[in-house]
Amino acid sequence: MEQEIKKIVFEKAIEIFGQIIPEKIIQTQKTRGDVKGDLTLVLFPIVGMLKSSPQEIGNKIGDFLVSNTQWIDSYEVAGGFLNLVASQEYWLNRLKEINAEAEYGFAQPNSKIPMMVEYSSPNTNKPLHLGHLRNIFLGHAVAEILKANGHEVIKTQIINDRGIHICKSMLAWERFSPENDKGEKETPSNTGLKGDKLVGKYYVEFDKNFVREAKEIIAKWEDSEFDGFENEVVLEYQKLHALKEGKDEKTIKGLDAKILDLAKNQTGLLRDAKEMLVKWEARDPQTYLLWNTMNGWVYEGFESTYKMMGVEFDKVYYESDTFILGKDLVMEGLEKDIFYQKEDGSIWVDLTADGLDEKLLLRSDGTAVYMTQDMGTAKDRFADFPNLGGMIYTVGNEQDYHFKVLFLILQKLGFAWANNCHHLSYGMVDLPSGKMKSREGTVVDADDLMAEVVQKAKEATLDRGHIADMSENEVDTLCNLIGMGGLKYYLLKVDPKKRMLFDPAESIELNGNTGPFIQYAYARIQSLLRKGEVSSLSQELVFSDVEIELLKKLNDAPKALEEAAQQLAPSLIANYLFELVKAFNHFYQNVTIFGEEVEDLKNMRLVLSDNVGKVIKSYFNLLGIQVPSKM
RNA sequence: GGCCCCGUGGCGCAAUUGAAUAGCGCAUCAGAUUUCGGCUCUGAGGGUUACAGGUUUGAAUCCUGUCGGGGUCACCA
Repeated sequence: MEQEIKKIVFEKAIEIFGQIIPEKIIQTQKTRGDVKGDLTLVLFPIVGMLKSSPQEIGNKIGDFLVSNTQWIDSYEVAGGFLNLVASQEYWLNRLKEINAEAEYGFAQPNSKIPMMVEYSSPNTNKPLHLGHLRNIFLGHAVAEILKANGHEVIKTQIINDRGIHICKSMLAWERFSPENDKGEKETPSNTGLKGDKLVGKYYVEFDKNFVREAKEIIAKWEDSEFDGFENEVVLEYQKLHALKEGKDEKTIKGLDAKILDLAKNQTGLLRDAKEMLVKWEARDPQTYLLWNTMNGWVYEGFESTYKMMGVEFDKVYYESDTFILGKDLVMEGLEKDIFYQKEDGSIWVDLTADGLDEKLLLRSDGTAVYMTQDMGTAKDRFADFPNLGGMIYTVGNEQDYHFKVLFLILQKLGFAWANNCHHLSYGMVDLPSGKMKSREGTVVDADDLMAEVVQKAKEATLDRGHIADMSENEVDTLCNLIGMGGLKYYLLKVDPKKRMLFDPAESIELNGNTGPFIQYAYARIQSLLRKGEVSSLSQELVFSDVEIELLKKLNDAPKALEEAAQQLAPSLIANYLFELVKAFNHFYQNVTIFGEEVEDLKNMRLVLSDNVGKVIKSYFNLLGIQVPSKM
């Protein structure tokens, strides 16, 4: 209705005002809840232009609409606002249209440009945690929302399967894994550990030994034993140490951290890890075998985690493939003088003219860094899918700067598609106790958390009815659906851009603005539909206020989806559904359906309920959430 | 310190991107079921939108400054 009204006012401006007005000053908004009306025109811009009073302008528009369209019954001018009241015919017509659509709210499939959405993109050196859950649910939902909005969508991830961090796990496993009586080191099969968990364990193991070795070095330095260290390092240490003199606690802490970093760089462990990386890039067979084996374990572990999450990918990229392309790009840029080389052989890009810094693109030992491979990956993707109209990177906001730099570099290299790259930057997930910190062991493991919410859902469901005639299997499926639905909804209902708080107790709540609350409404509707048949709508119906309120919410569905797609914000879908369900519950509480004697009214209420149910189901699916027919 | 992001009832979040009296959930208090699923619904209390200026017919939203929180400034990813 909004679009039609705008169009009429614009096109008939001469008839209404006696002159043409610009389209953009015709502004509409939702009518306030406590005011009578279904659509509101904001009159201030028009008033300003025509130098007339709001009352006069409002009356002109209102009179015209009432007498020239069949959808507007009456109007009222309040201040600078024109509140329009839609007619019963309008609402009946809308309900019929909505009811007739196969996938109400969705756009024509593949009617818009193809988009690639990247999410998850884990490192293969540790298991997934709560932060990944937000990332993955978010990216997956955005992909589904874009698809529903008419885009062809390719879901992808980049597997961060190479780099110094991977070598750390490999080295630690090789060096520190105990052997069993058969002389085997630890593997998923001989320990029963999930592959990603096992590898993660050795990453931690590396860090422990790494820090220990560094501290031993510092102890030596404190005793003035500097044999075997480079002069530069010794001087740097002495400088930092001297600075500590007489400083406050905070400054000393900072200096100690710097000293620790300095010492870390002197450890044999790091040197060996670096050597391993060089060997890996040179495709040393033994290193490659170890790498393949350990990555294989991790992939198996991830596979089961993804399955539990209910997400999938259309195309997977590996950095072990794309970093070569990245290196080529770096060389290309060097030849074109877009990049430059320092004396030690390292290659950099100077972005100071763009208000950014200098950025390393290739180490002096010739190995690739994060930026190198991201350049290669981007090029690879647009080569694979030349029609891509957009590339969305779902990555946390701690990498805002990284993506700014990446996109700028790609532009400088002359790729036209660089402008279609977009960083979907989301906020960190905090716990009530503060930040998640691996060193303090406060990281919430993804597998553990999912198992926990399902368990809680089970406890809550078991002592309620409606599952008596279900098999054990069905009950498990149901609890899975409720627990995961609650968790996904909890993580998705907040604006992605914002940092959010994860409260474990609240995430498994069933009341209020939660996934299960919405699932419950769906189950109720299914129960209604089992009791009564839906037939076609009568031509003569009069809606009551609660029915119109519900119909209005139902009417908002396409707009909610469109905005969610445009803003890449699944939270808008979540919030919309919550509003829809509140309106439904209000309706449900205020009218009787099977107690209604007028057959046409009873049928209309069933049709209304049916359509609410359809939207809940299809929109919840966009968020990756299933709905139960009983719960 | 430079750059970037964020401050909304006790807590967690909204606000159509500049519009009416800033909404909702939790929590608190008071109610509702001879009725289709009470994981529901109705009502009440609770706010100077961190603070101070400015722009505008109109500011939580835009600009400037202050305070507070976070991120980032690696030959880590």
